[in-house]
Amino acid sequence: MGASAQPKERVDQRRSIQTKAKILDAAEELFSLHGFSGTSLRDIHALSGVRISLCYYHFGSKEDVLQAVVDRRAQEHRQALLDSLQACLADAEQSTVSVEQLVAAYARPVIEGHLTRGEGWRNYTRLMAHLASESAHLEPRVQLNKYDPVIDAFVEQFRKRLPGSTEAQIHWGFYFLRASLINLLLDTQIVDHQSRGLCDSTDVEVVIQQAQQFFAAGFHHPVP
Amino acid sequence: MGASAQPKERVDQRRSIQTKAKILDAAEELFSLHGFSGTSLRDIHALSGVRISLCYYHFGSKEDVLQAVVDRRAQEHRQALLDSLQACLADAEQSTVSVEQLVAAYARPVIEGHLTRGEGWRNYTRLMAHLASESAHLEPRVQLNKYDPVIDAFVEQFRKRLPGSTEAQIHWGFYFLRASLINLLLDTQIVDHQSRGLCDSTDVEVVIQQAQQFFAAGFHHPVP
DNA sequence: GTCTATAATGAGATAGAC
DNA sequence: GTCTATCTCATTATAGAC
Repeated sequence: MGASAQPKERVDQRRSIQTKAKILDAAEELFSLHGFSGTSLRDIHALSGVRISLCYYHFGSKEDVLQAVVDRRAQEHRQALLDSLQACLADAEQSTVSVEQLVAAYARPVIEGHLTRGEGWRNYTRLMAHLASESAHLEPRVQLNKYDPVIDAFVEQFRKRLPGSTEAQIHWGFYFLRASLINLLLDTQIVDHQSRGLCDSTDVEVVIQQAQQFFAAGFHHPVP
Repeated sequence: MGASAQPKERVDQRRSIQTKAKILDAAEELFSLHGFSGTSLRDIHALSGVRISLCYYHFGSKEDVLQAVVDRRAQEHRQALLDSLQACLADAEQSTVSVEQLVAAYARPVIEGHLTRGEGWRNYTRLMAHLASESAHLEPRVQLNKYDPVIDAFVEQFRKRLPGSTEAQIHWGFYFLRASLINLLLDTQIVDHQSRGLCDSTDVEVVIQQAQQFFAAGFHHPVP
């Protein structure tokens, strides 16, 4: 089992990794565009060039391919969200962090992950948004990764800074924020169409700034 | 062709209508739950009891069934939204209608159509929400009904009452409202889960009230 | 209008040679 | 690890009897 004793094995291993990546890349794109039911292994083969039988060899089933697609980036994505929250809290003394900053701390990694980290991440985040409405029929067979701890961490910080709001108001507000960002990730360009092109849902800074202004104001509603 | 000359025809006609309705009811439910690709004509047969061949006889194809499902309620739904806007504007002198009232005028028919008009309407509105992310791959083959005039009418009224906001801010704000309501129609119960049951996304008045407070405050953001 | 039967194709999944 | 070949079943869709 020396390093140079089995060069063939290492070549095969490397090839295996490449093959898996090709499958996952194609599956990620197709699942995110057409959903799980709307994508066949034949489609994945057509886009990736990898034989269908290799999907079964490397993953086991179509559902296992989806699971692998999710698993590939889930942990890193969750960590990016938590890091953003930590960075926000560390920026100033914790007590001076505003609701505005919290909204941006949540929206920025979501939007930037979708628009500025390359095609793979764009497809992954679009898939996550798609699964938010399709997952009910895939679970519990497919174990979708849980973002619950991330959500809880953000809700906790909002609660700290909104002592005048009820628990329900905070949850509804953060839900409206989540729902709006999920919709943005679907790339349906509803706002672009609604505004006849005036609004550009692919302009990162504009999206974040509009969300920050609007949702921060929404959270502050009980004031008047 | 007298009224009593062909009783057989009228019986057949009535039966035809019933059969069509059975197909549309089942298709409406299944498409809204599992999407277009996720639903087969066999599924529709299993739920409705109507033979698959009759789907082809009455509609032509699976896509034509979807089209018929949409067409059955679209006009009435759009009119309900416009009526709600008119009723809101007529309530007081037009100039005194507040942004709060406008938000409710939009949210109420959407939420009530989903939660209080029976199973058929609940399935229809869920389907509309689902198609908002799936329609890109069905159009232009399936002509999804346009809600654009309804949207335009609401945007116009928001614009009148928010002279301090930019055109972009108004569009983004109304988009956030639309996206949040679309998400609610999907029945994923994200907010219920996020709040560990504290929030109930099936409580009509609570949903409308929370949306009204939050989004009205969001629209008023440029004040401070 | 409704039924049975079936065509024609696409789907997920597996076996075995290389 | 990869390939070819194939199995089995579900799918959309049609033809023709009643």
